[in-house]
Amino acid sequence: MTFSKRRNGLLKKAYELSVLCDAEVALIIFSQKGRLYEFSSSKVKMKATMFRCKCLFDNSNSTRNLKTGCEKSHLAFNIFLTKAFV
Amino acid sequence: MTFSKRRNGLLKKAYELSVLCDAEVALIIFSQKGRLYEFSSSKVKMKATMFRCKCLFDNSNSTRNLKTGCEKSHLAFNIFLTKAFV
DNA sequence: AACTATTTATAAGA
DNA sequence: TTCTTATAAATAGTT
Repeated sequence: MTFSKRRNGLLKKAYELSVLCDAEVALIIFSQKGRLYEFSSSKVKMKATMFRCKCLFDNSNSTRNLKTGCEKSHLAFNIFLTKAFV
Repeated sequence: MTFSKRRNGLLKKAYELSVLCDAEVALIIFSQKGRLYEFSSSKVKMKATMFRCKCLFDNSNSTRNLKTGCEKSHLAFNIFLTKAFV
């Protein structure tokens, strides 16, 4: 029960930060059982972005490289580009 | 100051969830000024993953598609693959 | 930065 | 599971 309480608390805090401070927030949580929970601020439009990127990868030749060296259950984290790479 | 307090609180909560509940957590925050703050649980190794993905994209033909349709300042969120796409 | 009054989150128990 | 409650922690306002 500790997990679900803390998970909900964290998601709420992420929401509050995005709204009260006009920040962009993306939060991904995997439980021990591998279940995925996520939050993203509205600006970020994570779902739409995910879909766009799915299409990108579906049409790219990177599939094999992308999938090697990655734990399957952690694939959500496998691609992360930050401002450092802009 | 509200932002920095809440931001630090959120980062702390993310850390606590990952440690106390053995969850995998990735958290990215952009301030209004566009500054990036992040946390990821040790399992996730976000930095290493980011670098791996940088190399992947540096060597791929996806650059143009990747960069179009994305706000430059939000590039951290532009690639997100989740379990749904495994 | 530090203090503090208040609110909120949480763990333990019913 | 949900609800209660005592305790701990986070936060806003202030200095």
